[in-house]
Amino acid sequence: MTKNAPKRAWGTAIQNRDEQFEMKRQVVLRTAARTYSKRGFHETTLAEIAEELNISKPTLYYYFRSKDDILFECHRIAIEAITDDATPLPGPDEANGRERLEEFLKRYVRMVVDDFGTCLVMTGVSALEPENQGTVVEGRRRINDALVDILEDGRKDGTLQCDSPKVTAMFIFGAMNWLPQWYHSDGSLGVEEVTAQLIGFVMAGIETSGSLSPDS
Amino acid sequence: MTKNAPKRAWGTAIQNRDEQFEMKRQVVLRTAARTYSKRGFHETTLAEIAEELNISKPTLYYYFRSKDDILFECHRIAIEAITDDATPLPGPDEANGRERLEEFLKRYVRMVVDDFGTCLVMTGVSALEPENQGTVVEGRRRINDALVDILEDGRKDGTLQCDSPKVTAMFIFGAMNWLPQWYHSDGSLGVEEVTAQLIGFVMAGIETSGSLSPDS
DNA sequence: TGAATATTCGACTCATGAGTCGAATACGAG
DNA sequence: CTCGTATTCGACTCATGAGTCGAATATTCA
Repeated sequence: MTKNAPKRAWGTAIQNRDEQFEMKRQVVLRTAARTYSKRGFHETTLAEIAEELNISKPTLYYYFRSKDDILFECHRIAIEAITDDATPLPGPDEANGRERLEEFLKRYVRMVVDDFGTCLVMTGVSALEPENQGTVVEGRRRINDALVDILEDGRKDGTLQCDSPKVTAMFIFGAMNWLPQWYHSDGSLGVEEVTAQLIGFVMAGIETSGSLSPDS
Repeated sequence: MTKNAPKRAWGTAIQNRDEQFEMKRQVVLRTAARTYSKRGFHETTLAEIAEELNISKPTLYYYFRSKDDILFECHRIAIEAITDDATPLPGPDEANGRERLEEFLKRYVRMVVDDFGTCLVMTGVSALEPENQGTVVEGRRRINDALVDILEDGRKDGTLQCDSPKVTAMFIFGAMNWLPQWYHSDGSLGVEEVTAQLIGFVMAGIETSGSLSPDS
């Protein structure tokens, strides 16, 4: 129908122009994400990023439109990582609330511990230009809604217990979004362990009574 | 010993110069804290803050040394609010771990919901100049240690249960520090309610088994 | 090989916003 | 009232860092 397969010499090991272009873009993004996270968006200059890569500042502009554009891409990648993963989250008919919650947490932690996810939660949304801000906020909202849905479903099917899914979701996101502030993958604690502990913490808090009656 | 009491006309209702000076400083700080939190530190210009107060930019410099200085003061106030409160946190001999944890959470939430506390947790530490950064980080560390201590003591006296106080503390701080991101005191949910829910959530997660064994 | 195109960079421009200066004005004490 | 000091601000300076331009240089393909 369309073009026939590339069929190139040297197999796939040696990249062609387009692939190199894409690779370089990715490298810039990762470097930027890491630096933005570590030093803060505004504290990072494009000159620094360029220097770290041993290229010049104008070269960055060959691959991206602007500094904000780079940040936006980082956020977009992070959001996409959960929003439309190759393997979508199990639906209400495939697993119960508890199981779905656990799966969600696993994914979210994995995302948040990655360079782009870390960038997403560490550089606030306020650095982005207004138009992109909307997109990111929208993405975050979708993720938020997904968790709330899970909590509500879990309450219905009796596998989870919390009196306010919205508030509970916020607590959970808080705990998870704080992860990059203290967790460093090179430390003694592995991602698996942290995830397990977080899940344990959340599950324990959510399987028994989820609230105290306010005493005033 | 020293000077005799002021004994001024009009009582305390009308302020003298020094008091006015101090008041104006406070007003600037609050306004700045709110704006820094809402729009981000770097997105906020001193001109804006001045305009909001119907004063001029140079006037701000009559009260503060620099933009960072203002931010630093906000952080300092927030940290002081818990660190050395008039009524110090109960010690291990006055209350058990569980009770102390509850008290700690109440205070922390109260702090974090206030303008300065919100500013502390929303504007990262990276905006501050390096020297002040140290002070703030140190303050945060003290607060962190306080919670870890409580968790450890609670484990010893059997009123709390978590297998890693450090990690657990991080989860808790995460949940609390996220509060300003979604909680608005003018909404339908009161501070008391949120605090109660948070306490309930944390307590539930911490009184029963605090972890799952990692399955891989 | 050489023309066309993709990639890179040195050397700029330029807007922004923090911070300063010196002059004006308000205020309190004698 | 008048002097000295506290307070305020209009009109600057100035460093910084994002973003641009046009000229090299590299690469591909015929």
